[in-house]
Amino acid sequence: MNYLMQHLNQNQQKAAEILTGPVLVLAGAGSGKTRTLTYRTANLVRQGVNPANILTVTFTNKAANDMQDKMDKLLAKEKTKEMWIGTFHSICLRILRKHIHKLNRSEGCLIYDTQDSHDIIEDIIFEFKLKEEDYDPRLVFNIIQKAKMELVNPESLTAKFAKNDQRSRNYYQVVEKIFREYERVLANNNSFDFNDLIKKTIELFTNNPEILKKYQNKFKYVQVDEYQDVNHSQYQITNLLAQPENNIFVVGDDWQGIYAFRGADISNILEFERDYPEAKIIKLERNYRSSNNIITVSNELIKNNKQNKAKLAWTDQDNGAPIFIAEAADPYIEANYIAKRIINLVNNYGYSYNDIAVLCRTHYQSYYIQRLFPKKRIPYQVIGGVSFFDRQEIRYLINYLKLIVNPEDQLALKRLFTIEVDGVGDVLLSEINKYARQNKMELTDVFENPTAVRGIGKKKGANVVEFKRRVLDKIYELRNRKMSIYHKVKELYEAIDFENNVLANLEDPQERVEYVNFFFEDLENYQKYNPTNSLYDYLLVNKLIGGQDLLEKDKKDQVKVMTAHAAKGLEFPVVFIVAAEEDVFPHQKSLEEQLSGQNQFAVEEERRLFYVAMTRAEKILFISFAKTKKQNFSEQLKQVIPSRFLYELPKEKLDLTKVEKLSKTQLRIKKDASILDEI
DNA sequence: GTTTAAGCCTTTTTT
DNA sequence: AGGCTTAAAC
Repeated sequence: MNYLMQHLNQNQQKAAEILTGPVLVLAGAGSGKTRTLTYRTANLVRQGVNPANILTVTFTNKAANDMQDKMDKLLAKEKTKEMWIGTFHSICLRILRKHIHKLNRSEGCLIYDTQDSHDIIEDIIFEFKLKEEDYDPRLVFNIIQKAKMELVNPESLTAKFAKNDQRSRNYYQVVEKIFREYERVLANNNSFDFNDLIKKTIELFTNNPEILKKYQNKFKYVQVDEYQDVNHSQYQITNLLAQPENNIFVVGDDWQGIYAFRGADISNILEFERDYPEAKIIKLERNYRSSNNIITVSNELIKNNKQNKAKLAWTDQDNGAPIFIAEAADPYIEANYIAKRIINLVNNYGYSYNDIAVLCRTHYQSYYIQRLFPKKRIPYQVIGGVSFFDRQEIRYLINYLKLIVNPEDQLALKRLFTIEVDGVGDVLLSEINKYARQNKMELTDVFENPTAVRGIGKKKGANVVEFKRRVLDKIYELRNRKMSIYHKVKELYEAIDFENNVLANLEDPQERVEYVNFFFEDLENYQKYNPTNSLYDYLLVNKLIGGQDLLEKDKKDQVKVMTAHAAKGLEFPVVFIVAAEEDVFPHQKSLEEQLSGQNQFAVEEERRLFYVAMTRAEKILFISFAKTKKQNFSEQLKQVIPSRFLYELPKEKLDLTKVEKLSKTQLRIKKDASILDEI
């Protein structure tokens, strides 16, 4: 037998040994999905497939890196580096960069994130003199993003999305205009948004069959992990690339589909056989991760969903500890209870902080934890939330860098302008733009003589000229200088005196200086490990970095605090799920969506999310909720209803306790079978 | 009277 | 940290 296969169980082997044709591996949490995918890839190479012919799509960059590392151990490194492993976004970006001139873009083309896109849409609505009450930028943004994910162009937006009444048609016709303008602005600013990375790659392929053919020829073997969370455009690109031989190997778990809000469609996995009637289906049902109790209980929960493919999940592990469910009198007591349990696990049961994760439905729910843990001297790291690169001062600084790389980026220019020039906001900026357009001038020329613009007097005018000299001229100068990334950014930073001109005006400047120093450290590191890469490469890469990637960077002994979404694909010996309450988990929005008929499966998705959270645990699972919370706008307390999901768990596997405050430092934790009695 | 800056309240999930 | 209201500035 092939020695690689000794590391797999019977069904995993079966999957890993099918080298050609369409294959669906339907696999439960902790059943060795990624392991099977990795060994299958190694097997392909051992059977003589050229690694350069293999494309593997993972859900996060972290998963891609993990897999690359594993490959390097299984195979010789010179073989593995020819393989393409990455997220849909990073892989499409890699393709787009090679053909950028075919896409109405040029070198220096950067990626706009959600906030950038949102700002542009707001500007358009303002320029079109539409009322924000009638055209909520958030809603318009969602429609446009949804259209892009479903590969709908502006011209067919109304036909595809509008209902049959006149009001709806009128609304969508306006959105269509905004969409068109949005696309024009993106092209004009030489930028793509997130969804463009996928959509434009598909356009590249459909408009240039010879290019598509080249990639189909290259990627003779296409593999996709976490297939349940693939959206329509990603599904399309997978199918396109797999043709004509359809060596397509997808791995996923319909029970864990949690990204419908991002366009993911679990029917892709449920109906794989419809797309590929000759597909082989293999189920991995044996769980290696969790104790028997955790599996039994989470199975009972997920059974309540109708949208399920038949699948089992079993293990030969011991029952282990029961699932601990705790009712706390309020959120502070809940946090105290968690802290107490953590300290006990670390001091008396041999766990380290690193083994423990606290999972919540929304970032906001970690607020109480973040206030308490420092006091209890529990080291912790928040994953996701406001990530490092999203911090205000870092975003500000990156705007300067974007403008060095991409002179077309009017959004970056606009932001610099409002950051740096005192007394100028949206209205004056719009005047400046209008003036430039009417006189067919470049913005930078208007900045030379700004008092010609209506609304800009002597004082503001002087500010504008000073800004042009000090900042813009420096940026233009640096654009053409050949020097290391680190030195380029450092020179800019000092020349414009970022510290005194920008940081000093923000809250907590001292803290922000520290973060900027981290940024320089990161930059220096990047340069060290990627000596040939440019500032452009750096800006692109840090756009696609997600929450989990920061786990890689420091493997300190800290409790990890994150949302259930961010925990996808991870595992921890001990897991705490907090705020298991109606309106939080399941989230209020999902209940509304379900009630209004907008999305009849909204609560099912919340249940899958709860399932994902539970199945991250290997040995011990704690779930808690607070009995009372502060009512909005007042000090009044409101009664909280425990999550419906708790009532769906088999009682005999649960350990129910009630937590109350005895004194300032003392908690009373008492068994109480009645906490889930009333609904 | 128009624009900007400052202050208070609530927070879905993300590449 | 963003969104909305109100105070200050031009």
